[in-house]
Amino acid sequence: MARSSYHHGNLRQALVDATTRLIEEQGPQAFTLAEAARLAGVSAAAPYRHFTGKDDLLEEVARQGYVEFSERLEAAFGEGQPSALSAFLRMGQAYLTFAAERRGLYIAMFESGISIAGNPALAQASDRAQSVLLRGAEALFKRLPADRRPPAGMVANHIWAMSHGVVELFGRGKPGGRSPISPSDMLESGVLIYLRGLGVIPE
Amino acid sequence: MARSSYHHGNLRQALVDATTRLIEEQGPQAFTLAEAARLAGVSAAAPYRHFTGKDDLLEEVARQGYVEFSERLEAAFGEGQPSALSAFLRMGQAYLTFAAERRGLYIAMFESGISIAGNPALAQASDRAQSVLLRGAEALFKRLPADRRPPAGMVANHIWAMSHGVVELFGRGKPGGRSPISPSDMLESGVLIYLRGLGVIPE
DNA sequence: TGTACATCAGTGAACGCGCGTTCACTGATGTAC
DNA sequence: TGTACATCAGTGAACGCGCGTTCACTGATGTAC
Repeated sequence: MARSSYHHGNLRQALVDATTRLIEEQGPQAFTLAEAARLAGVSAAAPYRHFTGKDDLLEEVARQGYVEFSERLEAAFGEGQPSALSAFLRMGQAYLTFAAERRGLYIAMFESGISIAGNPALAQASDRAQSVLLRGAEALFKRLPADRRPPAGMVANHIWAMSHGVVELFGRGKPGGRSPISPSDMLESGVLIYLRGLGVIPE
Repeated sequence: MARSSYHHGNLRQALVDATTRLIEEQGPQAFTLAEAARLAGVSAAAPYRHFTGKDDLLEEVARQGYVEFSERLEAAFGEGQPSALSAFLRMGQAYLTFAAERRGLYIAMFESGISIAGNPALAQASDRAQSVLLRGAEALFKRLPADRRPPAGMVANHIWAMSHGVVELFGRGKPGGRSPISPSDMLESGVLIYLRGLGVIPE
């Protein structure tokens, strides 16, 4: 954080990290360019050497978020061992872990009101995350007879929706704050019930 | 909106409505006391006759949101006719309809960063919504043998999570914007699969 | 019905603040020769 | 190896802006008699 030379060295990334921290600790409203610059130990004008403006920085935070998110989900699924099912559940837990450990990134990605469509690099990172989930779902059905395979896209969306819902509603104790069940258990039980409904898990 | 007399008549509610509209049309960031007062045709100081400050107004918006939300879910479930299952699915659709038609309220409730805990009236309204979902889930299991009844609280949370996730992720076309399936179909199919997994619906 | 007066719900001006952004600038770095 | 110079990444001062909130005020309303 202390900087001996006139040049920062890696201000671009330092601003991304500062933004992430701000959002994580005080919510998306707390992110201002001025405060991020302050955290990075730099004047308020400096960020304009690296970003076109406030939105540009926030979108870069989200983009990096999607990249790390994808990596974690991919790593969790791995080769689908020992079974596609267990790997899929592992991916669900990785989803929650990411939302908890990289809360600032998660909020930037899903709750900061950024527009994905207008930023190609961001859109690409978001697509990658989506396709990881999709491949996970496809793997689940590999061993099912072709006529009993549900559409993987739909399943990926269902699972994503439930994961996101669990994070948003119960991850930080909003309505069900007093819920006796942990977000992790809630997601796992929900996914298991859902997959049983699909016939992927025997009764 | 035009006001002939010095006194507004119903400024409190007018401010709530203006806030809802602001959020609906431009997102939660667009809500400022000054702008809400402007929309209500009143000076920037007037809101302080009715609210202690910005947060107080926003929390009242959310509170009214929870009330209407509860009413709609209750009305949709009704007496659980013709079957608890169809009434439950109707409630799911009412969830989506509320999120779409009263988007400003929905955002105030779930995405504006308000703190429910510090406001008793708000907490009560939020509790009511939760209990409506809970009663819906309980009704689903009435006819199941007692030893096959899943915990209704868990089920209500799962359904809520999936509903919320569908709204947030696909309701306004974020990641799966190009998804060929409507939010309504996505929620219904997800809930049906889930309920089949619970054994509430025969194969 | 009329009047005096307390109460209430507004006004408008003012405040301090922090923000996003621009600009001319300057110190540091790296490269050509 | 040394030097000249272009490029780059910072500075700091300034701007206009809109915000949340406070304050003394005033016009409208409602009530007691």
